[in-house]
Amino acid sequence: MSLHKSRAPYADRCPVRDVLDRLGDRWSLLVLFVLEEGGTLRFSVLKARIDDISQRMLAQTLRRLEQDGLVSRAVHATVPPKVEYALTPMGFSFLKPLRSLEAWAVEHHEQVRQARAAYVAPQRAEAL
Amino acid sequence: MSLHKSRAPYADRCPVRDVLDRLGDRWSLLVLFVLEEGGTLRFSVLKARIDDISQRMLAQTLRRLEQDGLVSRAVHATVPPKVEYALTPMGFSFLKPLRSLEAWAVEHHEQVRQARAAYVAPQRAEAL
DNA sequence: CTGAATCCTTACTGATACTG
DNA sequence: CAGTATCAGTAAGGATTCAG
Repeated sequence: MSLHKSRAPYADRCPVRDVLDRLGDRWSLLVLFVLEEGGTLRFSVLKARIDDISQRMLAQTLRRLEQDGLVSRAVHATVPPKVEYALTPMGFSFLKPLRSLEAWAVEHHEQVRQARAAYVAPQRAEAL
Repeated sequence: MSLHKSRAPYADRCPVRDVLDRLGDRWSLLVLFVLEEGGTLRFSVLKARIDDISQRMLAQTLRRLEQDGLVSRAVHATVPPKVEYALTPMGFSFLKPLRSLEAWAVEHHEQVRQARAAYVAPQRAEAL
């Protein structure tokens, strides 16, 4: 997920990669979830709901989501300024596959946790 | 997703986060895809197929996938050593939601690309 | 062949301070 | 309120070298 800027040739032009390069970072999914739950939200509200995100990361994340067309940004020329964020139709449509992923995660979470707990570092190849 | 080690309180105990923290990195999905396509593969074959992955990252990725129970590792005590990797049943099951994500990505890839191309940096709040 | 260990470079992230 | 700019710490990724 997080993923880094440089992409590998193998991964190039892979839509899944392209998506995860953007949405697989630390905050994007969180923002999408919060926006789905909250509807249209102001910057400060988003900041308060996620609470441990920095101003910088929230702004950066929103910019990217907006740039990709998943989130809309509406500026109201008032004093004080008021900027509202919401999911676009494409943003909503993305939640569907995300739910599929979530379902798998919930379903297999315990199994994964157990696998991790039971895991022992492998022996060298010749030790067996 | 590359996602980073430290997780935020908000994200804690979120299965989706937990999954993406592991699988959202730069190589995990690639390895899963290659293993799905190739069946049981040796380390060197995986290395050759992905070709631009470093030895270090491949080993690390395989370790984590094995640890999470998505990939199995079979060591053959031969000379030279031979280690074979394959998807576990859970590994296969994960491909299903992954397909869902892939379908979305393929379907909306062009739309996202256009959104990016059309994007112009927003004005300051008061400029509007 | 299949890794592990080390070093080094790069990129992400958060804190802080500042602007419209 | 809603950001941007700068700075510094940390973590990820690659190259190289060595080992079982």
